[in-house]
Amino acid sequence: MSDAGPDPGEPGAGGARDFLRDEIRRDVESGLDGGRVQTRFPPEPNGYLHIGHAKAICLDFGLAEEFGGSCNLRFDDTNPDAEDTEYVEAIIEDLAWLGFTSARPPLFASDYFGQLAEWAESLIERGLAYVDEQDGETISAQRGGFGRPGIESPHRDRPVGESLELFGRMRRGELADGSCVLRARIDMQSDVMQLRDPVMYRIRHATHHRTGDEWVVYPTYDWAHGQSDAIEGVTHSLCTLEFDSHRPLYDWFLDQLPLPHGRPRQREFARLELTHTVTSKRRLATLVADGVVDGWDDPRLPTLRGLRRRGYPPAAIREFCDFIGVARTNSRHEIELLESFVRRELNATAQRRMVVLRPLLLTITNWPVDDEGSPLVVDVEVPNNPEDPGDGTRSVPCSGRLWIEAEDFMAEPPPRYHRLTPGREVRLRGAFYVTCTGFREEAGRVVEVECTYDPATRGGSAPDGRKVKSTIHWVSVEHAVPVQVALYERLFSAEVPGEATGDPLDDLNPDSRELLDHCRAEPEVAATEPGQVLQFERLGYFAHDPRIPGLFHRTVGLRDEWANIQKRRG
RNA sequence: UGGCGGGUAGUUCAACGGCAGAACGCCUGACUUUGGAUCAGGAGAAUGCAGGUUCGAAUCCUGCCCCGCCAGCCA
Repeated sequence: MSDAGPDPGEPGAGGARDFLRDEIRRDVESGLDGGRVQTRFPPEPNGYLHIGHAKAICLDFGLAEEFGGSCNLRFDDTNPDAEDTEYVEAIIEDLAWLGFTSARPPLFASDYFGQLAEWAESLIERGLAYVDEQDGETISAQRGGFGRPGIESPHRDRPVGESLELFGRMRRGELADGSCVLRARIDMQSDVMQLRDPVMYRIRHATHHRTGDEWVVYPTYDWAHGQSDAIEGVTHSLCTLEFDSHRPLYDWFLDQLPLPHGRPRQREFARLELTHTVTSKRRLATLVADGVVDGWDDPRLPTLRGLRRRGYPPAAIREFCDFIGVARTNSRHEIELLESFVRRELNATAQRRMVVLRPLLLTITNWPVDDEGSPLVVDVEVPNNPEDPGDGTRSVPCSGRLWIEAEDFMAEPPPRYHRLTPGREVRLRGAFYVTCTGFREEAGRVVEVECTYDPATRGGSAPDGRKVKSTIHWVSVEHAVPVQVALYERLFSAEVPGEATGDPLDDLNPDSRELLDHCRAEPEVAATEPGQVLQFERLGYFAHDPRIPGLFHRTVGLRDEWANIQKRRG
């Protein structure tokens, strides 16, 4: 251990410490790669980015930046079947939204197809690769099993010239899909399955999203990834734990080739899992395809697009990723932790507004009228964000007929209920004290609450110093603007979806979305920008839909002590 | 079944042979014009199990147990 450690406070030096940073620091100090740090984020353009990718992105870009290096965005586009430019664009867009742009323009593994093919021929010439004409099933069966060695292909020892000739025909499109593959010639006895003569090239007569019909053979992940890293001068190639068993192969290929820069090193870390959600492209695709959710940007999805529409600030996601750190332990973080970062960020930045979700009429019986008998309108001034006085104030109209939240009144309140109830005085946020004098019911439901107000309490405090136990939000009936609000609960009710039955769909929460169509908002809400996130006082944070005016998605609720009390009571 | 990786408060991490800590969650209280925010305090762990080395072990060694990954022409 070096006692001449770097200064704490230096980027990438002190502070966060984990196995990756420890190793990179050692590499830099020992002068490996001339002290250079270069990473890459390598998505396959066959789907949308999700919260799991966010962790990888924060790591790939974050570590490079901490150590004065850079991170490439490289699309791992070696499989023409599933990939599309649509995803390329979406990924670039989502990455930028998260707050990251690569120093270089986006790179593509498909840019290296020529070099890869050249290197493959070199391996054939040296007897390190051969063309196998058996079908996939046979090759798979010959691979053997755990604790059982594989069987060598009858083509394994064919002359170099024959493989060269066959590979040429593969490349020229003379051979049919699946008729043969190029395999690395390594060791069919190896305990590492990936070393049992892995496939390097397969034939696909398919149109690639970038190279079109130029190629008919496509490299596999294993043959493309490390070599792409080497071509780009990547020093640290970070990936998730399931690639751990590929590392010997990653290294084997690199050992056989003349590397233009230094030698990249693959290191693995645990992928991010969250409770009550799924983070696998396949699972997410199923939810979209089956219509369980409305699309890839459904606010209930952990896709970056979904989270964006839901109102998650990118800064909160980044801070969450930094906070959870990195380890090699398979782990599932509580979704509540992510939400706490969202609240923290939004509490500091979101402007407050008053919105009533389930309106109940409150009539102030002693409210003054003008000469023509119409109720007076009083404009009260309230801060936009009490956490940030610099954010100014706004004016909210108040009159004698108001909407209040239905649950803020109870005719027969349970213990510890502090809100409106017959005989009790509460504060209307920013306006006046009101005292409940009665209520009216229709068909057993409370339809109107009657109150008197104290004109001396304007602004919300009493000159005589008397206190109230609670403050409720309100909206003037005459000035209210209608809005629609979508309330969200967990998409999956189980902490680990599918744990019990193996199918996450069995744990779907049928009530994951509740649409409220009769919400009433203070006038200022009409001026909300698309995508803007507000705090609806006492309720939570709500994001204005980017496309549908007047639709708000609940990003996350406020901490709710009262709900907690009720829950404890059962 | 062979190989590899991993097991520390409820959860996620830290502690790198020297007093097991933090955050989130939970509980108490203070404060408060959001039952929010903020502040203070508290409960909560024989570090998977069993041995061993050592003055001293979460940390080193041995054996066992449990979890994850690997037998695609996916990545």
